[in-house]
Amino acid sequence: MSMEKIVSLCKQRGFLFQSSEIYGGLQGFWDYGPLGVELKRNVKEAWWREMVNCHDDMSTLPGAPTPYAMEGLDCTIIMHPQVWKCSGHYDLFHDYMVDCKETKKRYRHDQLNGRWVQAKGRKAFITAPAGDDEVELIQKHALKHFGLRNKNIDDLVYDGDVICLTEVDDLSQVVGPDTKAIGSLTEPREFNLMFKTFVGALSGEEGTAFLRPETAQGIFVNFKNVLDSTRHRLPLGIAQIGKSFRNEITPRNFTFRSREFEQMEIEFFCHPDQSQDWYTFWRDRRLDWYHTYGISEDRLIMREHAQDELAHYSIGTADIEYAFPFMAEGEFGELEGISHRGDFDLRSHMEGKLDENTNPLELQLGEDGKPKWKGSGKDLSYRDDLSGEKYIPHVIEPSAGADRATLAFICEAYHEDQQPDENGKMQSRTVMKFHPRLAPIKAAVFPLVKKDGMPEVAKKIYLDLKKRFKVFYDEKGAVGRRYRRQDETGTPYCITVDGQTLEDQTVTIRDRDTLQQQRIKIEEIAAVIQERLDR
RNA sequence: GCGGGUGUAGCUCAGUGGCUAGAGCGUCACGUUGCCAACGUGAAUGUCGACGGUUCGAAUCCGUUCACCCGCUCCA
Repeated sequence: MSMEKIVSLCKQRGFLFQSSEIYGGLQGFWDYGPLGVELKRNVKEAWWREMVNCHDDMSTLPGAPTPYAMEGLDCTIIMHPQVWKCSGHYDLFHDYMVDCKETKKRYRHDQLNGRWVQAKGRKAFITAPAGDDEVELIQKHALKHFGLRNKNIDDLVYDGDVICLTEVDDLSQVVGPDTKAIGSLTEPREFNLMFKTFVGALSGEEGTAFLRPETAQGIFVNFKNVLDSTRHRLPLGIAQIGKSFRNEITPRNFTFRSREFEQMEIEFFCHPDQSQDWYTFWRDRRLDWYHTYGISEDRLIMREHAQDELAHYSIGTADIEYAFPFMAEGEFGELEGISHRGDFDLRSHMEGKLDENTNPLELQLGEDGKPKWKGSGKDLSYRDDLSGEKYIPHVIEPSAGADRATLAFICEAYHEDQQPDENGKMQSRTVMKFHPRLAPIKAAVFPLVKKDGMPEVAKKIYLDLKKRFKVFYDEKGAVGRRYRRQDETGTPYCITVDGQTLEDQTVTIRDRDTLQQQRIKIEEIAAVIQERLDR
């Protein structure tokens, strides 16, 4: 399955366009066309419907420890700047990078260590990637730089201990980690992964704010509000769908890595003792969701992160990954991450930014020994009225990308098959086999021919159906051609008015995948479509 | 950010310094047909990615830039 064909169909049929295309496009930004917007709305609606509105909070779902409540939320894109300091995004997303002009490699400024070394009457700051073996690496590298052999190791005179590159002001005296040349590193440049903007008329540090890089934090800071206003007991899930922004260095692969994207996130708050079970529950439930909507099992994998990839407080993180056609054989791209976040987020917003490398979690301190980022000071713990127990809930976070899911459904739907034409000769057909609930258009209505009163009947059926479903009317050209056009947009059902309709008030309903036609009464059409969408 | 490739009609692409820039598919109209990409006739559609340069003359050569694809790099 080639990605080019899928991209081409998306453009041609109106699923996806490049943003600002007439001006040459903008890297990492994509627009949804008439069909794309319907598809994406359906993806989000399917998620919201199953996770939130149709959630059964009276029963214990398969694999769940207990029943639980679900609520929705819609927060602003711009939030108080302190939110991002306590969440860790501010520190994490403000990387300074240096480039090596010789090797074209890029390093994080704070992840290169080095030492001042003198030899042969010269002095240089020799660097190596920070790590356990940095002292040996620096020594080896220094020998190379000064053109010395191992036996002359005593000629190297160290001036001071290993320090971070950030403490060196003059980069012209620095030797990059993968080169012999001195002064090949550029000045550190800031890579702002969060989009910056200004609140208020004055543009200065005072009013600096950020476009959210994830929707999750809006849920954490509103946790208490939702709890207080709904009278729910834990466990409670809070869901949100919304835009997020990340200034990706290399947007690539169609909409897969975009700078503006939409997330579908749940923060699930539960008792710490049950968090392991809930983690397992959500991991399996979310995987099933993709299967329900037609992603085949062999193109979807669950990848559990290894223990050393996890933050210390986390029991587990699993990615649901899809074999996108633009990825190499055997490689997968992330659709959704399900992580156990412990009480890291709520406590950080209470006490101040915690250090994720500590266990148990401790407040991260600045150079002055005070908290690096102050929290809100508000009590975000939960008191169980029945048991009287008071605790800070643990959080399970299933975080899905709406655009990535939509792209996966597009890729999965794309099929080329062989179907007979009117002479019985096999012709190739492009068909988008969307799950009927996701399909942008649910049904098309055709008069078999544009005469004998058929268009009039068909138009009336069309207008009736339009009140309940996204439907499409077409009377132009041969009916076979109209069927094929609907196949290409993924319309699951075609309703055709023919000669017999005028006699007995029946039409045919054609199935996109089997091409089978069934004769049904006009008054039953809506019910038949609804029944097929529901099953 | 680096290296390589690409950019011409809605889509796929041809066109290597010289007439008004082409094909297939698609789109539209009319006629004919009447259940799975029919046929005939006719029509519309291009800042040749953008900017600048060389030239009597540039889609074509040169420079810059933007976007996409591939490989590095990066990736909460």
